[in-house]
Amino acid sequence: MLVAALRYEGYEVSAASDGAEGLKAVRDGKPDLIVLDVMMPNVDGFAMCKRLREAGDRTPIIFLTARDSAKDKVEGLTIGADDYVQKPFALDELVARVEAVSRRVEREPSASDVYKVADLELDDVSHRVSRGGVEVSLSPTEYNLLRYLMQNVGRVMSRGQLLENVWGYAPDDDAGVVETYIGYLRRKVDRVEPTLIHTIRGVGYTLRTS
Amino acid sequence: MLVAALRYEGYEVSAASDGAEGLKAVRDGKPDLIVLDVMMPNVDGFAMCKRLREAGDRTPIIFLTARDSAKDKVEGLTIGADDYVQKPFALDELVARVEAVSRRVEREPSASDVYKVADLELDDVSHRVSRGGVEVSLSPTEYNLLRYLMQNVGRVMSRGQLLENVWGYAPDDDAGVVETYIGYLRRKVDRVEPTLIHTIRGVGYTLRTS
DNA sequence: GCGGATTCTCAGCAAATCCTCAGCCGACAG
DNA sequence: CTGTCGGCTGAGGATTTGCTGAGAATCCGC
Repeated sequence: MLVAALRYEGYEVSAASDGAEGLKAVRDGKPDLIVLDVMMPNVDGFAMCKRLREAGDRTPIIFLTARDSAKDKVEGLTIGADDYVQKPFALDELVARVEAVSRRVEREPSASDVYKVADLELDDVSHRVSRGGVEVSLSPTEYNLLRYLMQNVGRVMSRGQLLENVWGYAPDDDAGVVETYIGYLRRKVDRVEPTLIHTIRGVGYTLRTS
Repeated sequence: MLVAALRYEGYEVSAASDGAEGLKAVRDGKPDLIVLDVMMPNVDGFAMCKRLREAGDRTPIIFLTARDSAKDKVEGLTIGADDYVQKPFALDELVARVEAVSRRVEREPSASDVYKVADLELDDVSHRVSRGGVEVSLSPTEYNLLRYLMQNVGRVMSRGQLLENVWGYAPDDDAGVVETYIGYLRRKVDRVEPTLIHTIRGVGYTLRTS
């Protein structure tokens, strides 16, 4: 019903039936806005929101909640939601909030979507990457990996974290993909001194200057 | 029940059934917050809290206590707890306190776990070690050993404890590994005066200033 | 469909790391 | 002073870890 209503309003909509599927859909679809039911099988709405925010995703989120205690409201907003609608709700109300949030977000200068480390730059809006002013072309996975590393400058990320947050895999079903892609990135983006991608043997990888 | 309730709230939860197990779980799992029952077999809640704080661990702790005397309350808070909940308690109340504490902690700048002893520094997030400002490169085992010693500054650690906590071996199947690695550390990190790693003959090793 | 781009697996290689061991040295007791 | 014992160190072999290239499978735009 929601999908139909929002489509009717002119939005492009895709739906997922639980939290896990939702996370995948967000990673793949890069929506402009997420409407999230708190109660979902697998990964509930709050958890999903938290996971997204921790992974550096800033897509606006509107919660649908049956509960109405102030506590839930507060929690929802503190973990990074933008608005919430209590069930049962009128379709009109949801649509209004969706519009309000998109308008607010659109107006904000989408600054801070550009990451810089030394002479390496990644602009998430124009989806461009350059090293020392020279533009570099990356495949989708290469791009996501680099962005995740840049969002966590100076922090050592384990293969498990990378698999989980960049690939959406379980943290332990590796088979050397991470190594391969780190290799790709190094060749495309890290051929000049000082090198930025560092291997921490036995632990993982980190992106930093010195 | 607690585990289920907190999971439902979106938290990632793991449980331990006594103090000893709890200590191990904290070391392995690096939780964002600990809920600690005062009355536990093996190592009670106060003791566990004390041990963690002495080891330099600053993870927020909420106590569950059946006792309600002012003394206990005071003791709990003075040894480094962040909050406490008296039994019997409503699940909602615990959840609220957990949320309150995490929110408070989250707002603080993510004080990355840095251990310092004299001019020796170890940053666990960036996985860097330096002595007198000069960065030093350590192998995984060297790093783990040094971190363990730094978490227990001033305390003498036996070979058995080191084997157990750094290597995960049985405390008695030594063959001189510890000596070898202490040697490595001394060469890499302790070449300058004043020396920090001291041998206590017949007992073990300790890391301290004097 | 077709063809190039992309993703992922895998095996060989090189290097770092781990651990054992034997010889040496110094502390300590008698 | 001397013997014994605990601890230190260097050498080296075994093992682990990470890097790379090649290639199969898959995706995607045309």
